[in-house]
Parts: sequence; structure tokens; C-alpha cells
Amino acid sequence: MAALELFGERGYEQTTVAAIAERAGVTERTFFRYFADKREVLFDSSGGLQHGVVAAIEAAPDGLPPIEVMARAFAVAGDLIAGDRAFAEQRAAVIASDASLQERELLKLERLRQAAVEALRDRGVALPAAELAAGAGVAVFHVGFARWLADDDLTLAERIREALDDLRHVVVEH
Amino acid sequence: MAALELFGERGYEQTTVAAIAERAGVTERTFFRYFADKREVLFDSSGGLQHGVVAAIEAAPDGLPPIEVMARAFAVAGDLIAGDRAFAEQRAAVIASDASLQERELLKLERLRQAAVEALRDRGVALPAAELAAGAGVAVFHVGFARWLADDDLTLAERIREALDDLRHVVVEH
DNA sequence: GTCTATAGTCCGATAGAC
DNA sequence: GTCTATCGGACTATAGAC
Repeated sequence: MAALELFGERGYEQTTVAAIAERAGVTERTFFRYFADKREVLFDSSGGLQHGVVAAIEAAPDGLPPIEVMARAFAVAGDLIAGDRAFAEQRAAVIASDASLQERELLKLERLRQAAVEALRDRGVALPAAELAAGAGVAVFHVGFARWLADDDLTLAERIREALDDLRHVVVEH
Repeated sequence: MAALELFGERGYEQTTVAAIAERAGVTERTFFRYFADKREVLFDSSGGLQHGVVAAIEAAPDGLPPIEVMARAFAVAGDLIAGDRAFAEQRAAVIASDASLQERELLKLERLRQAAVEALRDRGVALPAAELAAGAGVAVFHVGFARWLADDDLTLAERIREALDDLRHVVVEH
């Protein structure tokens, strides 16, 4: 993608929308037709990730504890991302360099959490449990994803499982 | 505060920085000296909340499990907010009305989480545990705060404790 | 305190697909 | 003809530079 190249060359802030549009061979106006704003080029505008997570929650077997449902959902979602590791690394580096991009990423995760709460409730999970399970699931995914990017000795799915085990140890009373 | 009044009257997006500055009796330029951007007027620019959380983590007795340290820290932080409930309600309503304000709030919580990780590590907590404990603590604070705003039968501290108990039930294996 | 660049919106015009 | 995608230009507000 033209935008990611330019962000790598000049940095995110120093790259104007006009420059991105020019490299992509369209006008500024057309850029804004495809992306609501400049930040959105780095995120999955189609909502494919969210859709995959919701579908996985719906498809999980009845009676599975909510936190296990979440673990499966994020393992599935991870496969959507893990396929293109080089892209994920470049993208993560750019996001780490700019606070407004971090804001957008956090908002996407929050929307993912909200969608997960809805999907769990549709399975009959009560509200407090659904909220906390979705919150824990997203946090575990976030931590697991960061670890996988930093060190790929394990797969993304394994990193997510590892983070969930860590959370269990931390939260359990001693 | 002038900004909160105007946001309530016209809505956040429809309120220009010029209008806020005018009502406050200063120039636009002065506004941007005090606040990095328009959104920042609704957040604690002085970092008092973060400072309080870090201080509470440092002050916790030795040997306390990390998640209990976090619970205490957020009970303390909550007291800083809970004092002015009417303000908290107005502020929450404005933030709920605008996506860019939600982004900023999530970033503040993420910075709080990062500061908590550092403070836990300074106490000698290992990295995976520190990250997950801080993450769980912030999530529990977020959920507890939302519940307290929606229904004040219980105090904020009680709501936070309640959310932590819910998290334990959700995460524990059945 | 002024001056300017950039993000993002609105309206209308144009060109190609079917 | 209609529908959709692109474009052009003017416009406002934020935010940073001088």
C-alpha cells in the first residue's frame, strides 16, 4: 500500500494525504471516499476482523465457558492477521510512532470488545460475565499479539493461550 | 468549566475552540497553551489520576498479590473522581457522544495501564504478571466506573471490588 | 498575536459501465 | 437512461510556526 511506504520513508505526521493520494494515482477527494480519515488507512475498514470474531463466538459449542469461547474467537481472529507478518510488523512500528494512531487502535479494540459482548449475550451469557469475559479476551489478545510480534518462537495462537494462563495466575486469590 | 457548558448546549463537534475561548475570556492562542488540543479540555491534563495510582501502588504493603495492589490503587484513584459525581456524569455523556473523545479516553487508560506496569515492576513483580495485573486492573476500573455512573446504590470502591469478583469467576476454569 | 499548512466537508461536474 | 466512481474547487476549523 502506498500509504505504508510513505509513512516508512518520511514518518506518519510528515506524510500528507495529498502525497499518499498522488502515489496511489488518485486525488485527495478520492482518498477520503475510501477512508474516513488519514488514520483509517492503517486499519481494517471493512470490519473483517470484527466479523470473524463474532462468527467464531456464534460457532462455539454450547456449554463452553465464556472465557474459552473468547480464547477460540481470538485464535481465529489471529489467523486473519498472522498470515502477513511483515505487514503486521511495519504497521505496528508506524502505530507505535504516533499517539493519534494508538488512539485509533485502542478504539478498534474497544469496538471489538463491544461486539464480543453482544455476541456472548446472544449465546445467553449474563451481562456481568459477558462484559468481563470480553474485556479479558481482548486484553489477552492484545498482550499475546504484542508478544508474538516481539518474538516469533511461538505461534500467535500459542502466545494468546500463554497470556490467558498468565491472567489466570494473576487473578486467582493466593 | 466553559467548555463543558457549551458542549452541553450545542454538542461537541458544533462547538469551536474560538467559542470556548471567548466564553472563558481568553484568546484561542491561550486555549492551546493550556490544552494540547480541543479534546484535552475534558481530561485530566495534570496527570493527577496517574500520579495517584502510581503512589498507591508504591505505598501498598510488601507481599500483597499484584491484583490486590491494583484493586487498592484504583480504589484510591476512584476517590479522586467520585467526589464530583455531577461533573463525572456530564463529562461521560459528552464523551459518549463523540468517537474522537472515546479514543482519547481509551488512550488515557492505556497510559494509566503502562504507568501501573512500571510501578509494579519497581516492586519486583515479574513482567508477564505485571502486564496482566495492570491490564485486569484497568479493565476492572473501567467496568466498575461505568456501573457506578449508571447506578449509585453502591460506592465506586464497592463497584470496583464487585467487578474484580466477576472477573475472577469468569476467568477461573470450571 | 498573526500567519499558514493540513485535515476534512460540501456542492456540483464529468466520465464510464451496464 | 441510470448508476457509480472520480474529480475540481471552495470552504472551515484545528493546530503549529514564526
